[in-house]
Amino acid sequence: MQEPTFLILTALAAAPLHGYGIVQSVLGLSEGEVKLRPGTLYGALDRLAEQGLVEVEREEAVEGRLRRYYRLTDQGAAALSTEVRRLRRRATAAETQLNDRHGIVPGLGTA
Amino acid sequence: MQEPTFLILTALAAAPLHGYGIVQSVLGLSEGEVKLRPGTLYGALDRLAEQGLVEVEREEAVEGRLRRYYRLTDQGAAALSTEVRRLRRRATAAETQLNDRHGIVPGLGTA
DNA sequence: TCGGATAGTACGGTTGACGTTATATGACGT
DNA sequence: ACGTCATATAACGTCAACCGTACTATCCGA
Repeated sequence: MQEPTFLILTALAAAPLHGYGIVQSVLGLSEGEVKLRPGTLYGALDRLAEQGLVEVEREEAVEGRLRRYYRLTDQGAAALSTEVRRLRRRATAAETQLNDRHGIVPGLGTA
Repeated sequence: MQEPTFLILTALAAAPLHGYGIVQSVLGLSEGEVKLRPGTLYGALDRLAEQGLVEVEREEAVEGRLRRYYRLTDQGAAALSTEVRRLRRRATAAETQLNDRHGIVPGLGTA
């Protein structure tokens, strides 16, 4: 799972949002680092809906504009939790390896 | 940065390794989850070398077979550290959002 | 009136991972 | 002798996902 997808699921975890709301939420969650483009957002949303990780909660027409609200499914929440654990394991593994950097020089022992 | 790339950098963080050694290391680091295919591995290695995140340490000929050892550069170590911090922030953000799930029902207050 | 925020659709391009095949040698089993 | 597995790298083609941009449309503020 890539970052944009992960952040979209994260945004929907707390409450259902419509497309533009997701963009705002992700912007906040990523501390301004990730501003979703329409192509990324709606492409991911279609994909995630097909996979059953999100679903359309309702459609609203506000001032002639359509608002489609998406909700995280239980399956989506489970997938997100799994991904969180994976990220944590990866981060820990990398840190351990980095701590070995410039580590034990072979042949010099403790003399 | 995607998972295979991240794991390759992680594998090289502790010590230089050649291609096949990276495959074994990543297999261990990912608890058997990620088995790198040649296409993924050498493609990533070429890309990372171009970006200056890894470099060829030395080439060895063992029994007629070439062994090319790759080393993580300082720039590569920095990139990996940055990515570790990012993963940790993403994991924390997602967990916070998940904790709000089935959260406060609007309109019911504390009555 | 022009720009920016809101809201979604459509389309083409690029990147990076994926899968498979090819090449080559040594070890091991049958 | 032959097949298979492990080691080791190269070289394809394919696909998923993200990216950028343009388009449509409405409302608001400068």
